[in-house]
Amino acid sequence: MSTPALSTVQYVILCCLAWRGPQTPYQLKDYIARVVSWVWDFPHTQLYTEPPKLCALGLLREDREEQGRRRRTYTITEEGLAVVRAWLAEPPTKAPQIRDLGLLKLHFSAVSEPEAVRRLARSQVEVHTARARSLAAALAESDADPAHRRYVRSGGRYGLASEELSVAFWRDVAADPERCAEAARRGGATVEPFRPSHPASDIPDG
Amino acid sequence: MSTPALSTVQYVILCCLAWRGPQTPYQLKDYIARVVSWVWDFPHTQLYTEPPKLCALGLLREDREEQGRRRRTYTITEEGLAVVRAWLAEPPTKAPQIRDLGLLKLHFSAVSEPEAVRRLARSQVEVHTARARSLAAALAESDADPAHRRYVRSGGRYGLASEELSVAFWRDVAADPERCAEAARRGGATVEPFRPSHPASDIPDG
DNA sequence: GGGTACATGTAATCAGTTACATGATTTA
DNA sequence: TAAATCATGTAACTGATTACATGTACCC
Repeated sequence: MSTPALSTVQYVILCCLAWRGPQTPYQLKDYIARVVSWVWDFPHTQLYTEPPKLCALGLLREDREEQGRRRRTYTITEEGLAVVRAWLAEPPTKAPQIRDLGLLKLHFSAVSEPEAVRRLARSQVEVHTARARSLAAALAESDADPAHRRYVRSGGRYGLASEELSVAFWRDVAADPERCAEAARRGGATVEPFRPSHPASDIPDG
Repeated sequence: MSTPALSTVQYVILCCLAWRGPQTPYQLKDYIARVVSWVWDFPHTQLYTEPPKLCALGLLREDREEQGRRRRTYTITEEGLAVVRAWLAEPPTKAPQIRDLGLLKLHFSAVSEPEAVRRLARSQVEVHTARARSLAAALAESDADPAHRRYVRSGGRYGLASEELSVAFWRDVAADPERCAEAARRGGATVEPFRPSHPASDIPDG
């Protein structure tokens, strides 16, 4: 048996409902935008189109308000919970993907002026600083109900470290694109990983 | 004027051709799979469907073999080069995206057994170790023509550091999921970024 | 009571993926 | 010359995104 393999977005929806109890699409949207989007983002419209499909598969149940906004509230079924557990238990088959226009543009920046590279780097410092801040904020809220959330903060700590690394890297590029390229060129066939030159964690607060 | 905004894949194709001279789809595939896919991956079929569209826009020129495989070789035009330069010069509008099933599953793993989490972590150690290795290999080749490649290695160094961080993180989780979750729980509202406990760079070679 | 922001959706489009299929070249 | 692998593509599908549209609640 087993359901015909769901999309990742569908699994995310199931997980959120398994995790936080019955929710409306809007509540899901809120949580996902704040907490999950760091690692898997998608537009809110899918939160309205996917749950009905999951209902048809018997993985969710829908209750609808009679009055006012006629909100739909979705609840995970036993069968849905089993699907979630099975999915979590199997190691991922697809490789992790990064889609980072900043890194992509840097890669091809040999045809750019150094000044353009510097602008790029500065914009990325902003972007990653903001990401670090919003992730930290989301994690701070996860203070409540510590037993249930177990690994949320564990992954969050990785996220913070990763954003910190990005900020340090782009600062380095912004400071001097040419020197930075030069440093990377040394060593011939062996390339050293980037190491922040300053002690970590000087990302300014809110 | 200006072209009607291209997809990122189309920009990647233009960049590769601006970068490395005339290429067939298969040559593009080879380079992208080895070097670019770390930051922006996509299936090879697009390398056959997109270039004709770019030709229609006047950004590429196509030459076709008369004999044998009748390969199509694409060359960037002056207009294409201008588009590339303009694209590189403007800072990215879209936020970077991570799509990592490992982190996603960890996030929701409160309903899993610790043993399942450990399996997950071990699989991710493998995945990121392999990524670090293939990235290092690709960068080693970029030894040739250092002037032209300028920033490739610079971004590559970031990539290596990032994979190293991932490996260290997942090793930590694999060693003891519970302790790791416990450590993340401390501190109440403030969450500390993950720091590798061992000195970096003990990823085994080949 | 009028404006603004919040909330809830639908429909069309399209980029990206999957699945398939065949031709050319190399190797045993 | 058969098998295996490398190389080149096509077509159908579908998940995801964009654009739109409207209703509800709150605030001044």
